Amino acid sequence: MFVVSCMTNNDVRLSRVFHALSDPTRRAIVMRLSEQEHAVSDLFKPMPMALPTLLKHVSVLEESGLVISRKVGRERVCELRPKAMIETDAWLAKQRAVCAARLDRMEIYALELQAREDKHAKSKQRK
Amino acid sequence: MFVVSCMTNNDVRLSRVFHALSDPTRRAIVMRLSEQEHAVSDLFKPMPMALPTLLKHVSVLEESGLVISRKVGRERVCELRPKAMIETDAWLAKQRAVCAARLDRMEIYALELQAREDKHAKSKQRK
DNA sequence: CAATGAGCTAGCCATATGACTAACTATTAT
DNA sequence: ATAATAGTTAGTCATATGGCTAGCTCATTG
Repeated sequence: MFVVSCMTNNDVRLSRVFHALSDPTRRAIVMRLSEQEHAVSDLFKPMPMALPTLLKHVSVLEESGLVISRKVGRERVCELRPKAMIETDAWLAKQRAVCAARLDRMEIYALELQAREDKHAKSKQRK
Repeated sequence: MFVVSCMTNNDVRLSRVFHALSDPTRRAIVMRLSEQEHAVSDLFKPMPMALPTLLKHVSVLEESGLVISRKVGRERVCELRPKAMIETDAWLAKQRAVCAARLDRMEIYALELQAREDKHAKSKQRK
């Protein structure tokens, strides 16, 4: 993932979140955490990879802001931060809104064209 | 981005879309295309990079399904495919929904605890 | 206190990614 | 026909990413 000096903070956050979600292992972690919080060892159990690999995935998720964790005794408990997902969703929603508005306008334009054609057809009929 | 044999098609699509959106240049392209379709040279104009670099970004967007393009004369016109964004949004929305349901249950649980404490307090008062 | 469990760190490796230049093809304008 | 425009392909490069092993620390259990 890319972080360049000219990027706004928001841009960097979005890049991090989308990058975090681009990996199936990390999405699986997010899915489990959306149900309930889990210790690292708990997340690790079903995963077909070495612990340090999973730990890196968890830290990518933390850096993205999607997950926060706290130390409880010798365990590290991970928890989802829904706010980060909501913010990301907002970006997608906005693009869709702009797009939808344009498509609506196109539909309206198409209807106008249609109406004009109908008018012509009627005037021909009248002849 | 990762594609492994055991991944479902849906998983692969999600990975591709999230990966595509993890780059600020590609998000900028998506934002422009959400307003209206554009030729490659048009997308290229404001970008501080070489043409082949931009072309690669466009092809990543195409492979993700977010964008489709067609050749018109010597130009290539790119257009957004909102369906892909909607499907991606659905994944995010689902995780949020599961999460929100759980948080609601927690809130209800907290309220129940509160209610029980209040009851105790009242019984103490009565004594 | 020794042994086990849970996690962290460092360092290695193969592959993927984003960016570039140079050279090429196909349309369109003069 | 020639020049200019719009894209395309091939090849190089530095860095990032996802994966691993080995060895470490720190809390808990026997």
